[in-house]
Amino acid sequence: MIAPSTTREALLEAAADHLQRVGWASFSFRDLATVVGIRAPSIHHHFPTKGDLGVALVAWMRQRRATHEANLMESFPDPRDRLLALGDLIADHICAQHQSCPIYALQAEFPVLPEAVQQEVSAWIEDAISGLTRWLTEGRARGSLRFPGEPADHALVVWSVLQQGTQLTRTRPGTDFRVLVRQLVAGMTP
Amino acid sequence: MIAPSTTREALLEAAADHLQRVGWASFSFRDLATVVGIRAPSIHHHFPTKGDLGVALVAWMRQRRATHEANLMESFPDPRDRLLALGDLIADHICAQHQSCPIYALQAEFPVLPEAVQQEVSAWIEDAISGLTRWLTEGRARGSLRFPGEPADHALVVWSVLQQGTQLTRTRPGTDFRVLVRQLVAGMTP
DNA sequence: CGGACGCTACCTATCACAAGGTAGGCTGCA
DNA sequence: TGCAGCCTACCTTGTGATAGGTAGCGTCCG
Repeated sequence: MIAPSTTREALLEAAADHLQRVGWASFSFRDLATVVGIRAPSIHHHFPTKGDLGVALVAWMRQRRATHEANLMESFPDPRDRLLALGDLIADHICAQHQSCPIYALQAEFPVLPEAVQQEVSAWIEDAISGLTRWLTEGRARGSLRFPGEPADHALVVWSVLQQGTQLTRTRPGTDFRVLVRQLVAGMTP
Repeated sequence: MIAPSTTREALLEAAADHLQRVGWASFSFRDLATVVGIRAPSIHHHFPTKGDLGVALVAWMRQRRATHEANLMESFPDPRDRLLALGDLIADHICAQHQSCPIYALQAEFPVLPEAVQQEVSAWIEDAISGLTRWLTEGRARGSLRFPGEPADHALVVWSVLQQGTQLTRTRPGTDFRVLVRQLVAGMTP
């Protein structure tokens, strides 16, 4: 929050990376320590418990997600273009390395997460879905997006595809995330 | 495959249950043993390694999925009704207990799974997606389903919503899986 | 000036525990 | 007799976490 320690950020980066690859339960402080270049117990200096690290990690990712959302809204006035651009962003950052959204892993292992981490994950999801809801509302008003029912309900559909789609690129070789997003958007084009 | 030992099936049931709740890495032979009522090392008699158990588990789930698909095709001649019925089936069997699809967890932890389990998981996914592709093809021919592009591409969209939707019911309290499926189908109604 | 003080960042050593897996023995049914 | 099914006892490895200590940096008072 205050002091942006380099080691601290390196630990968060490493944790995010491991989370995407092997999930929450399968990475240890030793794994992170090896990557960062310090000894495992030293991590406790930055994050007293693994739960504390988890909370900091998701809070950090919430911040980054908000930044990405703001950037996309500035660069793409039309919500339809914006959705496609988000698809490209995810394809480049996640699918290119055959990883998945870190939040995906945290959802799969939800009950084993410390309660504070669970709350932060739920908050991330709420952020993302309410962001998409605004995009859909705007797109319908502009006439560039068409879908039945309420924007809030359809946002769940859109979000589900984006979330599960990242996973498909690694469990189903040959799947193209961009094609998936375009198929989704095609179904919402007037 | 051959001898349907009661204990063996009880172990598979317990494994599926734990998988849905805590994921692959976070359940142990001891956990299963406690549920089934035998000692942990005795499990090795039925499944030499955890990987063997994983393979048997996913193979078993592939079989069950195929049975469910066959039942739905018999009971619901129209693919649109069939999709809604599948949604109800999932809502009753999974979301009601705030669990998620066992396959969801296996995807999230894909790289830590034994290779044989990975292959079986990929096969499960392929089964499901090709099944949905057939439904969509049939629905379009019958005129009860409308969607852009190829059935095989849109099947990925449908499958993603079903997969991620089960997760939403436990990470986002208040989410109704049936509403999500209806929103999805509404977008594919002529 | 200078040294006592306290801070951050890291170390080594060690803990208690749980993981998957193995060895070998008992029991009861075909 | 033979073997499937289960047991107890044990092994190795790896886990999150704690205790206690050290090096280096800045600060502030006498």
